Amino acid sequence: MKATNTDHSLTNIYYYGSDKILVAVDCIIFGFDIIEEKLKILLFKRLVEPFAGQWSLVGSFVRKDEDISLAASRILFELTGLGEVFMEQLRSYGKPDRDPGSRVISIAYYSLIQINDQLNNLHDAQWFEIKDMPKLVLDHDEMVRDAQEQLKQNAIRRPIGFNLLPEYFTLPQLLKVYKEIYQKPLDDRNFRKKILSMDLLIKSNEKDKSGSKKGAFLYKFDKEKYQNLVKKGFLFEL
Amino acid sequence: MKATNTDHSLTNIYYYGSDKILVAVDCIIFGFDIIEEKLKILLFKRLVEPFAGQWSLVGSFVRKDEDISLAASRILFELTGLGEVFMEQLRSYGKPDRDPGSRVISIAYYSLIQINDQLNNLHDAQWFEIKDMPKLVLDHDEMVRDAQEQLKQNAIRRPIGFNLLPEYFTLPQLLKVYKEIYQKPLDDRNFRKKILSMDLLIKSNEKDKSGSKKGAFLYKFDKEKYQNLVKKGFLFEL
DNA sequence: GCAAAAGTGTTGTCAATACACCCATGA
DNA sequence: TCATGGGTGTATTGACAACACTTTTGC
Repeated sequence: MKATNTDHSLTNIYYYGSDKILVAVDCIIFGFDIIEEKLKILLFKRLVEPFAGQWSLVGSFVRKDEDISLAASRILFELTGLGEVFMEQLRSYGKPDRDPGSRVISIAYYSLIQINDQLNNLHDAQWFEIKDMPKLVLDHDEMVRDAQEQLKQNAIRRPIGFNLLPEYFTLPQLLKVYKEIYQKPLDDRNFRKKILSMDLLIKSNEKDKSGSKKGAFLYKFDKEKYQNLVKKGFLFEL
Repeated sequence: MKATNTDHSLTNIYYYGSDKILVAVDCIIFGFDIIEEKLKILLFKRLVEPFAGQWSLVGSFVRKDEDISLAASRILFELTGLGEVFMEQLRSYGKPDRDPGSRVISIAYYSLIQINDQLNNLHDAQWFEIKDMPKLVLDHDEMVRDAQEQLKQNAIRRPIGFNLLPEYFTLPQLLKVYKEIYQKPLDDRNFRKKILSMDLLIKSNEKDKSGSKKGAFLYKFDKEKYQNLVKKGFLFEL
């Protein structure tokens, strides 16, 4: 079907007669503090009015020709210097008055990073335990709640907890990650059985002795094997 | 912390110096055809270039001061005349070149409606079985795939299949709905056990004899009870 | 009386849970 | 030698899957 002139003018009305809106991307950045064994969130102090100086998620406007997921990556990179990190779209927030500064639709992403990576601490960023979080600007508290819920849900279906740990990690560490994500106690024997039965961990001969005298064996997540299983449509239940 | 003039000018730069973008809402409308016992999707012929005349999801631009979820409801209402329907955000699509007509970020919603409600058939709308769907414009095929997946996932965790049926429905009908959602056979005895054990169905004394000579009892979903359970944080697994 | 769909129970299997002790080591 | 966290096995339970026959009634 070929376009006619009439169609084109319709198109013009359709596209150019419609309202353009500021679109932001905000990131909920989760990290696992290996020392304190706590799941934390990275917050920073908002630079602009309204609410300058108050705690906020990191965010930025989407640029005219920028992919939204790339915008999210850009923000994360600017703040942390990290390139390849686990990041997924949460959902969009679009109440007309959610930002008193202007009408802004925000697309939230959450990401899982290793906390001890050094931050480009340009922005007065700081890690908070979720229960100790200050009140955030705009609807960012809601975003955090939603992200936490999403993280729980997704951690059941896919092995994503690894993203919060360094390449090599111990099973006790991984157990603690999952305890923090689910916010409930987990039996260590059952956890080991389940996680090892997935057959996605590569055991090394090294031990990490930082946590105990005996030392715990270091494991590595088998990304390739995982990708292959995903390709075959395999379903996980953690 | 009080705003200073400097802050305000920063704000101005921040908000007004940023790119505004067209934001659309697109709806994946699922319906269950009780006669054919098939899950279907409502499509319509696109009115504007590019791709005028080709099959498309229903959508519209979000207006300057419009809540995005209200935009979604508005679109659904304009097309179907239906007010209170089940509708949830799927996710946003934001590749810079996803719409050759202009840079448009689209927020997708999916909804579940009863198919036999009369449509305001302004738009050349038509129901399609998912497997018989024509190729859709832009990235709408991807949206439909994602919505189907989301529907499957959500139907496991929450009793939403009811939204595809009239207020009173029979268990054989509900079974067929779930078979269609999951795209796999379900054992009717096990299904009955599970669904009745949730204790969320109110049995009436009426029978629907349209499907058989014997007739099947009509049930009604107990919305109040369900709302109460949700409030108490109860978790479902269907 | 028969065709066609509705309705009903039992059994086996597997996965999740609960639970307690020995091991290795550094201090 | 002892305190600390790491590592292991088994019994029980409950949920899900598999499976076949009787009932009702319009034609």
